[in-house]
Amino acid sequence: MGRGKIEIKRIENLSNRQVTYSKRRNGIIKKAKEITVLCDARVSLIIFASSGKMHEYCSPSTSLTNMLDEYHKAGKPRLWDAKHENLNNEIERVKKENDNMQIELRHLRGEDITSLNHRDLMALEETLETGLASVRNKQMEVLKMMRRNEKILEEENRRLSFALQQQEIAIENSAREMENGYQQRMREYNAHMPFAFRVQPIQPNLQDRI
Amino acid sequence: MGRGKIEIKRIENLSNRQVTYSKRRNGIIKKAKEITVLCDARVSLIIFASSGKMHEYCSPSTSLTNMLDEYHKAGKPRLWDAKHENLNNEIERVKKENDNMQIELRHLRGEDITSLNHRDLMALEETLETGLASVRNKQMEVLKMMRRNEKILEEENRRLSFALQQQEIAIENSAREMENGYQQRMREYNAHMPFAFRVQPIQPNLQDRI
DNA sequence: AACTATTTATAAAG
DNA sequence: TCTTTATAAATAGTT
Repeated sequence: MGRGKIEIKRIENLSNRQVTYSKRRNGIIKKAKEITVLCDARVSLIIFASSGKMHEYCSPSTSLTNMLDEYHKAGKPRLWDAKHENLNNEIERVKKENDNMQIELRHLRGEDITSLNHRDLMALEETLETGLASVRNKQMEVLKMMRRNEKILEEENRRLSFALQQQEIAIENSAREMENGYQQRMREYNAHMPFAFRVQPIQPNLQDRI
Repeated sequence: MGRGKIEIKRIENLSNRQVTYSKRRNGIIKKAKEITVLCDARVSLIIFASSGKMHEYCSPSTSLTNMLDEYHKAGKPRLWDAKHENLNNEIERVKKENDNMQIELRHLRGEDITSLNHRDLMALEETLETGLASVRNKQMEVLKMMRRNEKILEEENRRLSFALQQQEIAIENSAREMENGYQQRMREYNAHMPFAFRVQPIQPNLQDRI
């Protein structure tokens, strides 16, 4: 359908090929539109030029996603299941790992051990003993740390008490040199303020997590 | 392109519509093949008749999956990512569960407990003690069962030994009544056969898993 | 499904 | 790339 008949084989001349591509692509898309309207059909058409540029047509009554869903319903090889398969496998794998760990956890908690044989029980016992020993070890460490912290606190307390005492003495001394009215108010103020609130030391040496 | 021009609108007559559909569908597929060859293009064409019947064409150098991958690469809205998203979320969820269990397991084994505080360690210790107690309990049960099995075995052994003795006596008695030649051979046979192979008792009462 | 008059698509040229 | 135009191809209506 042109000035001359052409063989259906790759057009070697690049520019001819591009021109023909453009014309025929439009032709096909037009046909797709027509069959959509004339025959109530749904068409999905995706065309890639050798350059990689894409053109598509999809009947207005539907969408590509839709078409592909129906494609699957038509029993065709599941297109993206290969990808899904990987994800599903991954899920399976991880779930299995999960189950195994779940079982191990339950065993370590002393649950579901009815089905275990002597050897398994021995191993389990050893694991538990090791774990317990390790935890108790750590407990000891923590206790030591607590005691150390306690000591630091006591020391700090002593230091603060002493400083406070010194300060009070200093205040009283200088107060004696000031007029009575102000001193009286100052004394009253201190008398009503609980001891703990007068100084708030910060103790950066204390280790937390206790 | 026919005996008369037609308007591009739905063909109301069913059979005309079906015929036209069939003709034009073939036409489009032919065109798709031609542009594939002539212009080195890749075409994916999916057509659904209003009846639901599907026809497809895909350039031989590629596949629908492939085309759709490229469709995505062309920056088009991701078609099945919604589906993938779910699976990915599932994987994330299960992996997280996994990690938590992993941590718990390691703690129970006494590993990675440096970061635990006193309260955590106490709880861990209790869990381990409970588990250990349960496992040791089970061990006791198993030992009891082993002892029971041992007893059954010993008894069975005694019984078998006795039966064997009786049998041998019986054989010797009857042997005396038979001619010398055969008896001689019989005695030699038994003399060369190890004791254990002569009788093979079955002990269905024994409990396994030991 | 085959035929064929006619329309439509398009190859080559401008 | 667009238009033109001669011709090939597609197909609507018919048998």
